Amino acid sequence: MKTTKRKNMPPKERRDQLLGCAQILFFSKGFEDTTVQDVLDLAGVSKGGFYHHFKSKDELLFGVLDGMAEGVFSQMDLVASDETSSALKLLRSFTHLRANYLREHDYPGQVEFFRVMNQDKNLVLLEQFKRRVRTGAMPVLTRIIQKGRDDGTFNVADVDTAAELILFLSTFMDLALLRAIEARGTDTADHAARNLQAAIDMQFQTIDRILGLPDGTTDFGWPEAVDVTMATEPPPPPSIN
Amino acid sequence: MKTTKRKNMPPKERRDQLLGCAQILFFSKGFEDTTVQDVLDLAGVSKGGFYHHFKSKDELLFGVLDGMAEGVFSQMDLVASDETSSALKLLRSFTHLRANYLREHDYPGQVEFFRVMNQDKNLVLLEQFKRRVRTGAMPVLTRIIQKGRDDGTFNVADVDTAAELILFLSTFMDLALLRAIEARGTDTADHAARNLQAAIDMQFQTIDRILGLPDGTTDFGWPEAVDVTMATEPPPPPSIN
DNA sequence: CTCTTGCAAACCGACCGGCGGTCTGCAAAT
DNA sequence: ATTTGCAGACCGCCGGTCGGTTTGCAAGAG
Repeated sequence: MKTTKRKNMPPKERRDQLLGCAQILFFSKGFEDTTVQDVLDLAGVSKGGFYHHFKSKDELLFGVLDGMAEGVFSQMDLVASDETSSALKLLRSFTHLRANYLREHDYPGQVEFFRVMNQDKNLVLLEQFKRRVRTGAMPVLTRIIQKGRDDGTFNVADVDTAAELILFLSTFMDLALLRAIEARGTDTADHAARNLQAAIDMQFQTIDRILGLPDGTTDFGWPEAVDVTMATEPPPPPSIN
Repeated sequence: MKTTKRKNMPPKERRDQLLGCAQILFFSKGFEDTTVQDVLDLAGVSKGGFYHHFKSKDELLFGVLDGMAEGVFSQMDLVASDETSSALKLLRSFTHLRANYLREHDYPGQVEFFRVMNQDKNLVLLEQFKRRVRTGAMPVLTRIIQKGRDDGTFNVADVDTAAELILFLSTFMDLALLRAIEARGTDTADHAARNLQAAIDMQFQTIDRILGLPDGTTDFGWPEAVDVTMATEPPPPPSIN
């Protein structure tokens, strides 16, 4: 009889533990390449134990996604519930949300997270995450634009469409960001850095123009972003695992 | 001994046949849910036969993708090789490419194709396809914008970034298009149709503004697009397969 | 207060069907 | 005779199931 030792845990705790292990593995190996068994091994739990808490591997994915979205939305609620500020102030708070979050939460770690999430194998993960952020942010931004149009600050034909377009745009710089991150330490780093700055500038200039605002009204809210990004550590050379 | 009848074919023909069967299945069931065996059954060929022509299931996907991209790029080459027209004329040709293609190639069929491609299960397929189109279109659009900036027609800070942003934008209306397509025949159809028109208008207005052109310079090139779209046949009710 | 006793929740791990992919061998074509 | 196209048994692995076991805890007995 060689039954391994067993340690019961309250459901919430187990769930969180499994989600944590899954997140680590999903980020490093991608969702498709991560086996349920991988998660089990890392968490030290059995198949039966796992399927007692999760009804499928997909539920794991959604759980991880929810956890990621939580951090993003917690900041957004503050903007959403602000009833006093002007539309312009709210808009700037909104466009600064991401920069603030990045700056205050271990930026190098987030860069690496972003890099891994953008690998082909994590396409599903990334796209689902983007969708959640869009869905969650839509009502907040709509409200801001509506308010600005009502008081004449913004000049825009259709509030919902404008909000959707701006949210759509809000990931444009990510393309350049990804290239810049991957160019760190190579001889194309400077070029990529300039392109990143251009992409950031153009993204916010475009937001201004969509709303009929003078150029320079909105911005990323983090002037040193490019420099800080290029200064983060490139990942170690790929090992043969 | 019950060996089934065999019918040898030249490699090119078999490949195309398998690709055709794969496309049908990928579109209807999605890539992940389509088994290699499904393709074999539909084509009437064996595992060995299949793997004689394709080294993996992924190669099938890329093959299908290449076939799809071919049609798109054939049109683009005409614009790319036009040396005489003005930058503005070229830009309008470029923005009209998609509408022209849609109008001239069985639009209802393409609507259904678009609808299926946007289902969750086809996320990988869609994203890879978008990437290919972007990559192929980038040099063409860059050249147009460069020309327009050189002769003073366009007012833009960074040519590459502008081209990338416009290509990025060129799928914005797809969000509204998808919702409109899925609203056909329901009581929200009118609302969705208006939103689609708003999205189209805003997309091209934004392109104008990015390039410093007066509103209305670029357009989709197909005024009746929304009406025609809403008039296409909704899909039959889902069967239990 | 301690000690059974009962039981639901937590957990184990062998097992299953089906997947993508390999391999040996044969038949058709040249 | 040699090469090319193909058949189908086979393999390892994956996600998911299932019958049984262990654990924690609360209620009743002494």
